[in-house]
Amino acid sequence: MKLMVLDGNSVVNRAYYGVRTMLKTHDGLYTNAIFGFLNILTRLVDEEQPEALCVTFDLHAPTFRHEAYADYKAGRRPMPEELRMQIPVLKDVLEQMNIPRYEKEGYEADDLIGAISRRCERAGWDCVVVTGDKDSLQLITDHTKVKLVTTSGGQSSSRDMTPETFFEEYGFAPIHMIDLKALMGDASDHLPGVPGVGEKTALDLIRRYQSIDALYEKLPDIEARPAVIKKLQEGEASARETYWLATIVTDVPDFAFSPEDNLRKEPKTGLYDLFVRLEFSKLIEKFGLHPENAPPAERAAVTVSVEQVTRAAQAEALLDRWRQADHVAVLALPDLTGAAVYWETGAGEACTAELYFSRYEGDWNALLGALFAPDIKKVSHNVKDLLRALLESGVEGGGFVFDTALAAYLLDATQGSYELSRLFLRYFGAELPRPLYLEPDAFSMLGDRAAAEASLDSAAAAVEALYGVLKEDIEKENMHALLYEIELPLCAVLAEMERAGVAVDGAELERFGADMAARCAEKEKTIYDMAGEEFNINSPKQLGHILFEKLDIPPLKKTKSGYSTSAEVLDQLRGVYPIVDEILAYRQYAKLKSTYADGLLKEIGPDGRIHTTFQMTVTATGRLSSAEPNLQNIPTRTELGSELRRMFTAAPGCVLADADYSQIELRLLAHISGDETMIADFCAGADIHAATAARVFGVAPEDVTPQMRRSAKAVNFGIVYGISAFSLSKDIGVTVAEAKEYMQQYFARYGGVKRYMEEIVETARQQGWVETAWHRRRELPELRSSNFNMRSFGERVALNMPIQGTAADIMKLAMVRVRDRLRRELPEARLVLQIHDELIVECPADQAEQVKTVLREEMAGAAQLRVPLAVEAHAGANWLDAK
DNA sequence: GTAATCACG
DNA sequence: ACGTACGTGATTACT
Repeated sequence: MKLMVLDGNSVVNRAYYGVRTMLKTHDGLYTNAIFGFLNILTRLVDEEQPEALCVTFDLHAPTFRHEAYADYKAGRRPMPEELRMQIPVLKDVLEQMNIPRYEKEGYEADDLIGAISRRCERAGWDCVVVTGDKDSLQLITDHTKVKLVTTSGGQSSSRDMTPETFFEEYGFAPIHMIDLKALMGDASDHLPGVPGVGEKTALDLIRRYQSIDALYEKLPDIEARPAVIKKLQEGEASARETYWLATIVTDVPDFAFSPEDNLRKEPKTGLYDLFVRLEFSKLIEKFGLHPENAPPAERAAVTVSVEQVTRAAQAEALLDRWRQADHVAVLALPDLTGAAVYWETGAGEACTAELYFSRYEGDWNALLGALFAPDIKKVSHNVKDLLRALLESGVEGGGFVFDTALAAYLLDATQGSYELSRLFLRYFGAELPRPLYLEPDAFSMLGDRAAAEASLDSAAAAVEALYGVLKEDIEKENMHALLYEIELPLCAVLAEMERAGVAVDGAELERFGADMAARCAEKEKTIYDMAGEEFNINSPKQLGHILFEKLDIPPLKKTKSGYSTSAEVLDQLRGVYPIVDEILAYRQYAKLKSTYADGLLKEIGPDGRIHTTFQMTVTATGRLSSAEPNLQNIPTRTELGSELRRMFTAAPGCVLADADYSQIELRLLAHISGDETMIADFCAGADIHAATAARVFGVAPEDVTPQMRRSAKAVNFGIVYGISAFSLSKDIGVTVAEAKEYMQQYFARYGGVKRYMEEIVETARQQGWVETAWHRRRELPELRSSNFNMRSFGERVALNMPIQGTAADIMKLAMVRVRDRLRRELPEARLVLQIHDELIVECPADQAEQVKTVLREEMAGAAQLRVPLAVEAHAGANWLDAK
């Protein structure tokens, strides 16, 4: 039998620092430590399969002022408020999970764990101690092991410490941990040890003499420096005192504990409600929890009648009512064979109409056409996807006045998921009456059709309920224009772009792939030859072994799991070790082949075109993302890679017109910061990087060397990302001191930029969020974190998001403008791609000039800034020629 | 499922 | 002293 005991305080601490994002519920309760704790708990329970389980906590007497000061002096940081507030909630969670909790006045978790482990052993049980605290290692025996939880890089992992692994690492038996501490002390516990003896000396002594008893017996005849011997002699009393203090008490009087009382039990029914409050929907799923056989929360007493629509005349009557309604809520199955319409018919009364192709006797497509015509005002969820599906059935939808997914995304872009059921849970603390199986994106039809149908009408009601809340929030947060003038109109634009797709020359792509395959094979041979054996070059593990062990190349950087073999590292070794050059070449060919040649070929449709999906609710800054396939990362930086762009073509008789904003982010930096120098540089139409170089290096514009310009460009980019001197130095290959110098010069020349950087961080700190020119918002709980790295990250985001996000706002608005104008003036032209600051239009060859003009004017005119918005436009038979 | 790598803006 | 730029997605290896 096996019992697992967690050191609650220690594990929750690791969890808190391990979950990198400051998870927060929508009403402000921090949950990252609880979430991390449960993740660690479930993972370790899976791993160990213990029959019994419990958790201990420290219970301190009220802290006196002088104690807090002592903590401070000892360098022990007080528990951050964001963590402290999670502890009582965590205890509630454990309560509801039926996991016993032990805490006892005057005893630390350590002591209780010591007592628990010994009682387990006495009862013939094995004990597994889970903690992040190395003090507990002294408890290790043949029947007690310690799982040491560590966090690094935002990831918690654990290491099993048994008598064997302990000896391997320390070179003595676990019980002598106490002796080690007796010598070296522990600053965070105010344990003095032997003054002047540190970790190194102590380790050495304990390895040789095992215990302080043995050590002092032999003193002064030991092998050590005279100074050390003297310190040991003088510090004996302190060592003995420390030994006593560092020993974990294993006999706690009045502590009733028997392992059988901790056998694992099913969670209590209240766990569901608690998880709902904590917005742990993933965990609800994982634990298979259900509401306490209670009916779904009744939000408002609404009587809903349901009407099956089967006849054309019936449909006509309903359509007429919907035309007169303020709005209706609509959801449709992804393949458009079914839809539900929910609308309010009076106070406390509503109706749901169920429309199914299979049960409808009239003309189904005509019904869709009428329902999705502009004269019926509709609220829906993921409007863009619905519009695309409609376009694929030949219906041009319109009249969408709200999108609940989009609105929720605008209100908090860092949530990650905007599934209807999640939103409902988040905003109403209740599950949808029946599970919505349209997950994860409500528009990819997953297997169970009947379930999808069953959930459709309640889902439509949920959309209406969410609309009520979200539309007010949108107004309150000044997001009216952003939603109604940018995001909603953009849905139609994107749906058309996805539907249109982009023409790709499959035969050329195939040839390209074959060429890459041949080059890979060639490099492969050379590499095996140079390495003296065959191995998988694609495996960083095997490659690291070959390079840094077999060939003895000095490793410059490590990752969590071994040597780093990234291009960044290999680049520094190229030229010196010929195999490195070969590997870099191999990597390039392999990437081009697998991701691009093979990857894109798979996506070419029967129409000879690739139809990407533009995702509107993914990025935290407001940009779009492109997936399946991603057409926003087609190579351009290398000559070989950019050949791929030649294969992106236009329909017969057509060309591609390409327009991009030049340096939009820097222009926005100038505008937003109001820095007069930078504004003047842009207004003068200067090459901004060269102008920056002249200012930073203090030379005349004509004396700027290409090297200086390159450095200045890196500084400019760095500023937008929230630079540090360290990263800048790495980026441009100068010393940190030089990089610091550049930055100081930069801030001296561009004082407005410096001021902006300081002000935006301060503003963000005060209000907890930042926003773009159109009030797109990003919450920044990281800024209140007590973790330095988290906080620094928050500061960089505070700088970057308003810039990157405003650029996204402007581009989206430009897209709506371009599409509207093309529709009016050049209806044969159509937008096909967006790559963040670049738009691509396909049009008849003889309209290229006019299209370029439209692109230039509508993009440049999308916003009035204190600097001009420069747009460069070109046209050509393919993407490469159009740039 | 996660990590490492690398493609883009 | 910390640990090192913002935002994405796809592929591959490996647990």
